Amino acid sequence: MATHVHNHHDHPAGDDLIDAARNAMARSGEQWTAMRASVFDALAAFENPASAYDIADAVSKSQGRRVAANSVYRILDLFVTANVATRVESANAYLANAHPDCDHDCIFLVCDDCGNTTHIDDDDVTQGVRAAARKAGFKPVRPVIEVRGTCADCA
Amino acid sequence: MATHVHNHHDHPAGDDLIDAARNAMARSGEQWTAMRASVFDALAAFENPASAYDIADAVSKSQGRRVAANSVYRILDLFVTANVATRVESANAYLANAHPDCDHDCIFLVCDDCGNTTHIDDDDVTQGVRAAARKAGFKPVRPVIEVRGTCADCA
DNA sequence: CTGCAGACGTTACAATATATCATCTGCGCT
DNA sequence: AGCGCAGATGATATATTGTAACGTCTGCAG
Repeated sequence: MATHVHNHHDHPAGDDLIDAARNAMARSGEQWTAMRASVFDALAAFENPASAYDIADAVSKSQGRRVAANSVYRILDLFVTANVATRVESANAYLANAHPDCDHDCIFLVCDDCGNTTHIDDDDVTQGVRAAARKAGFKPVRPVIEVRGTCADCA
Repeated sequence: MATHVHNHHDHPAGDDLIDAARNAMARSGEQWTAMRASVFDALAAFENPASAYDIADAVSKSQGRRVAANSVYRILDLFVTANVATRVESANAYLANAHPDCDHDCIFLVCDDCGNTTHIDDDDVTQGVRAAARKAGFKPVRPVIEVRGTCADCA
């Protein structure tokens, strides 16, 4: 009994991840097309945050034809809206979201040495940020919480 | 008795602000040149975060000659290092720092409607962010905490 | 007066992001 | 089948943001 042919270099949870993404897109009223699947595959294959152009290159390679950046941007925007991917603002880059179903505010730890970026959830902290904003009369919609620094490996 | 000739449309603390900036630059071992003063003036004259190109335009106007973006970038980088200005990552733009002397981690509240951006200090929150990072084995250097949403005026 | 260092200028270019309009494809309708 | 629409994608152009490389100027130490 053959397992799946392509498993993305044994990244965690290859096809479960894709299923979760597809479901999240459906919840968001969006289709899961071949192109979107390609973009998601490319995105998920990166360890570190990938720029739209990195992804465009990867998709171009996998499709054997030139895919323009703007197509990728369109799809990434949908992904972000559907919580399937997140944009790392301080890196102008995107990461696949491993858990599109639960919607925490993200905290990213971005290593300035190696670029490795990890995602932590800490609702106490993120609620604290939202509360501080509200206390200032501001209606928070999307907190951007990223920490630049040095990861354990590079320390 | 005349007050200062140019007071930047009565922005808060015009010349005190400049003094504070100059001192902070000195502490950082950097000179306070005419060009840097121009860039700072331009930056401080914006209510909202200003892009390097916005600033380059403003400086060009005030100098009556074309000032290239890369000169502005160089100076903005020094400003950021000296804590005289801060970069708003989610807006690719810069803000003058009203208190270059005290170095809190900043929290910015960026209104998606009007672009107005306010700066709040809440060390409990920012220490919480740093602590969460450390708990994950990460050495925080520069937290980026920005909240996108709606300001009181636009609510 | 010479040489050096720091600041700035000039030019070119790279990287990131968006706008506009064309085309394709599936699908419901007649 | 033929029509027309809507959503997705393609293609092209352009805008915006950010760097690199190197030249010039100026003040100052020797």
